[in-house]
Amino acid sequence: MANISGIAKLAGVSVSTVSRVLNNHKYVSDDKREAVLKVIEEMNYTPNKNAIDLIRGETKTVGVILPYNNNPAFDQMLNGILNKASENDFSVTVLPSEYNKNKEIGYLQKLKSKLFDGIIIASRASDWETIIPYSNYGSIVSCEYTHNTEIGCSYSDRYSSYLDTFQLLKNRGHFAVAFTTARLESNSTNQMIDAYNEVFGELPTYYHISDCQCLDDGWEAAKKFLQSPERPTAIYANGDEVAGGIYLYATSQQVNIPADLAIIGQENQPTGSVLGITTIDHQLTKVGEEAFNLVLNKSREKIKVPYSIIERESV
Amino acid sequence: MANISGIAKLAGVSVSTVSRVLNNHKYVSDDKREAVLKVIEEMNYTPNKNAIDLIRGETKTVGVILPYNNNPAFDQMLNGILNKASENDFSVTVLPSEYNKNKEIGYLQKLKSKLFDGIIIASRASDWETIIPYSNYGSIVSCEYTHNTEIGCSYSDRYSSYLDTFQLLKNRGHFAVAFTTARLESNSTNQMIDAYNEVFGELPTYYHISDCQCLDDGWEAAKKFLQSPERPTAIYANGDEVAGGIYLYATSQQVNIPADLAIIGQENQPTGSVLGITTIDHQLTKVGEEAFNLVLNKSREKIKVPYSIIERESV
DNA sequence: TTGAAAGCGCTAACAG
DNA sequence: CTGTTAGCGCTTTCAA
Repeated sequence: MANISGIAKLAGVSVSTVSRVLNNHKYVSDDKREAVLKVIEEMNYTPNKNAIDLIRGETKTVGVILPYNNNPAFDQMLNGILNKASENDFSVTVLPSEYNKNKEIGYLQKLKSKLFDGIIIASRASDWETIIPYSNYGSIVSCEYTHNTEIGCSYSDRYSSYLDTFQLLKNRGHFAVAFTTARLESNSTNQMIDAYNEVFGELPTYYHISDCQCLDDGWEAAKKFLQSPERPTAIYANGDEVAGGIYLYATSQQVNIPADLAIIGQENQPTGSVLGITTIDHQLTKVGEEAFNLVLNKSREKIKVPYSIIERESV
Repeated sequence: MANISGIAKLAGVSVSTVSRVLNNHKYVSDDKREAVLKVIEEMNYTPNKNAIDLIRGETKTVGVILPYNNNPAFDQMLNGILNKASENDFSVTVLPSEYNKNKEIGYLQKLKSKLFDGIIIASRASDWETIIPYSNYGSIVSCEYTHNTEIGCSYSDRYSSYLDTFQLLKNRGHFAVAFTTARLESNSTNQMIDAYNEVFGELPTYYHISDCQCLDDGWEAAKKFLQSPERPTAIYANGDEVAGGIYLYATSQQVNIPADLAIIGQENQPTGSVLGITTIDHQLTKVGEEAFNLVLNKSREKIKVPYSIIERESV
């Protein structure tokens, strides 16, 4: 009998007393405590966590919805979350979505079914309208800004960041500037385009390529950019991996970096540092850490995490 | 009342009937099923998963013990696990250990406390003797080979792989070969040394540097290797990131790759492909996938995952 | 300081 | 086909 009443019986006490020693309550006489501890040891007993979670109504577990696991940016966030979760004795369950709305809803249902105390959304496909109702069942924290008061946010101010980057390029004499993004329908793509418009005016379609995730995508993007009607003198990539691909294609075509072409990446990833590519670090680890803190504190604050620019030799 | 008996009452049936429709049992009349479904819909009811897990004694969740999250090799394994877990409607909880034995034991306790159906150990600090007893409480699968019959294994035959690599180097005329490893006390470091001994004989201490994880570590290692009494003509790195650091330091010193120095990395990571570094791919994603299958099937098989060599321009 | 007993929300015999 | 009932293993009043 590997349950609490078995232990109680063997120790000659009631289940409540066993429960008390298990939970370090006071008002347990030393001798009974000893007796219980002894039996627990002998029987090699461990309490059933599901029973405890059921009663307590909380699991000390947070779910993290993220589109892709093998993606440096999301990995940084996850890493931040794991750091803080470990510190606070929380578990982290990874919820891969591939931007599939049904999967996202399925994960939110798990919040409702009391499996998680909260959910962190690294990135999403679903509308906020369909997400918000679930905030009744636990904290929902987003790693992207939203004005909805039901949702806590730990985010990077991407619009400002993009603005700064384009402005920097302009200040250095670049007027033909192209850029890549990850998903066409995403918020940050919109912000990128808005920032471009603000600094350079109308965006020629051939200066924007989306669906870039990895090195190869960067390579292909560079190929197209360098054949465009008006060849860009600078490219802003949506990640250092992509930037690396651009760098490689360019150099393979005897295009000199930065003399003929400036490149800026994002997120300060190894590939970028290898190639000496200037990068905008949105501090995604920090974003993840703050996101966890928000669910820990059941807070719905909006926390803006500062970004920083790391200048290297590609601009 | 957001529980099953509330639903039962409102639908005018017993809890068992509600339970039956919830679990798609047959032998429920269509009209009662309709009625129940209607109330569930109206009340926006979702069953409490903790109660279910408690009764069923299983959680459809697997824990993954891995030392570091932000490590390309472990990320590949995790990715494989997540792929298969998603397919099979399992959840994955990440258990970061930093090779801390206490943390590892803590995670195994969670298996015992019925939080997980199984645990996958990507890499470990604890001895098998202390781990094995926990296999009574759920499947434990290792991503490294062990002869213990209690433990399922999905692994890469590293000794063979290292042997092949050193042999390849030797065949190409390299006799002064150095290498890096991650942890001194690890199994794979031992296998690396054994393989070296087999191919080249005794290992000069200055041909082995451990504790290499990232690009910077590779850079520092290269610095030392290139100053060693007998400068190596080839270096085998324990990862493409480290290999990248070696490549960069070498080229920064006007050392020609591969003319003056051959470099081989591992795991086919982006940094390696950027720099054209030959690499040994241990198919870690596949290792993760097979590991998950083992816990799914409660199998204790030993599955050897084949490795492959990807030749590029660094040898 | 202790124990009895009433749940937490659900499943699964068992009886009808 | 349906309902009653006894749990799953634990926490927590309440009374003593």
